Amino acid sequence: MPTSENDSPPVYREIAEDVRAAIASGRLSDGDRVPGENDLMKQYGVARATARQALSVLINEGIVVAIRGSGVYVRAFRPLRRHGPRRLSRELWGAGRAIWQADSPGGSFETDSVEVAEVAAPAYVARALGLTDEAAVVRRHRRYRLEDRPMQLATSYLPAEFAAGTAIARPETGPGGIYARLAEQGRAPAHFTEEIRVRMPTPEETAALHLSAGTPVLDVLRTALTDDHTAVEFNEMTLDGSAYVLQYDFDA
Amino acid sequence: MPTSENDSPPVYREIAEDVRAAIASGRLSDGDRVPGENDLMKQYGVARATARQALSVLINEGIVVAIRGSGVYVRAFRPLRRHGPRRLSRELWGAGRAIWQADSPGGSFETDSVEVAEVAAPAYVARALGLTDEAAVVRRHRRYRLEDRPMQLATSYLPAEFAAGTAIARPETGPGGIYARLAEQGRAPAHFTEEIRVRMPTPEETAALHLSAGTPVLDVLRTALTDDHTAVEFNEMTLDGSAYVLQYDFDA
DNA sequence: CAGTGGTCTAGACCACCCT
DNA sequence: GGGTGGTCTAGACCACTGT
Repeated sequence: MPTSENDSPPVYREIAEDVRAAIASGRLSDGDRVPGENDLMKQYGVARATARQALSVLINEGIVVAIRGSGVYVRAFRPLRRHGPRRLSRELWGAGRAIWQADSPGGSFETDSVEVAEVAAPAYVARALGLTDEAAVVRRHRRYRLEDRPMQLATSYLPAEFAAGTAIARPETGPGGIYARLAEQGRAPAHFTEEIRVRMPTPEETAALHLSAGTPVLDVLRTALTDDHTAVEFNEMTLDGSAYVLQYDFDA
Repeated sequence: MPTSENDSPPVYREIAEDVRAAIASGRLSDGDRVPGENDLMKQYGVARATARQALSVLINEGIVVAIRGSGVYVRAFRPLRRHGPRRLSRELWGAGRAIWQADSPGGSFETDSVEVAEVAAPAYVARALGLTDEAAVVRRHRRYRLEDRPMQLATSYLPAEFAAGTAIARPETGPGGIYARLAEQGRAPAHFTEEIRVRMPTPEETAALHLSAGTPVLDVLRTALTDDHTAVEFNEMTLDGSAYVLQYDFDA
């Protein structure tokens, strides 16, 4: 007997679907309150746990947020735009071709909880930088905030060979940041490669980025190379997935 | 009184943390069975619902999968690599600099459930293509599979003005696909822009891509432009976040 | 202080996998 | 058939948000 499709979905899914439809249709929109546990219990005649389960589906989908003592609300998506290469951007913006509405950074990024240390390179970092395993590297960790909202975590690694003892190994790197310091050494980054993946955050990341449930993060791993393709920096970034749209422009 | 930090986390979080630590430490690795509901109830002396809640945390983090009637297992991450521009790739691969281990497509992609139709352009599509609202476009929807595993959904839009009545508007577009057909018309794509965001999937996407809980998706919105920056195609892709690593190479 | 969501217990029945 | 996860009920106490 073939798997029959006529068995109805569980109640909690149907409830979730009703609420989801109300949001998709625009009957409920950004910031609106959605029916809470007690509402759903009455409306559908179900137990508390079932109403909760329906809401937890929507929370884990990231389309609503629960606020203790207050209610459950429709969540908005208002990301920042992060550009890879900017070459074509202006032409495209001129034509109004950006798809997702995105805020432009009103204020500027603030840097937070900077930690600098000289450490032995983990295997994947050594590989990215073309170093031998456990080679000494300068590690710079920091958090970026925009108007008090944490947006991303970043950890840079640079070979200690040329980074140790320079401004690169100090919390304050001076005007232009580490790329300016690299340029002064004749190691200006000329080529970049970025690898991107998505995943759900760890509890530590959830805390550090103030993520609500159902928010994935983007891992962006960037390797910066000089003109002659020597790797000079490896940067491991973790971005709040609800806060960013990434844009890349390139030629065929 | 300031918010005190000394209140212990709920039991279910501590249980989840224990299991997570076992996975992170390597005591449990890809595909291993993790303690199930009954195990956790006994080990921690908690009720069924509490053990379930602990497991649901890990499931929604995407680090384990539950299989009905069998158990709960550690999940692996073995993605494919999707390249944007390929220019630098060879140099970097040569240096062994790829970070995430990724399979290369053993077989080739198969295309699935192709749907072609001529429709009125939604507002965001019209904007991307530089058309007036509701202008006629050819819409091509399909699913890509790799050895029976669905990997991504894609919907392309091309102005009906030059796409209608051509091979582009047929399910089978012939060798080289729609880009080859565009080139034959003197509209070869020369520039691309891609916007990437990340989110949790809709239930429809979960079904179409066979996603397990805790798997985010990547939305990739690509606009293809000719030499003179006329938009000729807008492609909306939804990728299984557990199946892909994206790579972009570019110059400063 | 009433209402909200967060945690937890102690049951129950079911569908499914595996042996 | 025994064990597994999936759904659901009917309670309880708590912490927090609002007025």
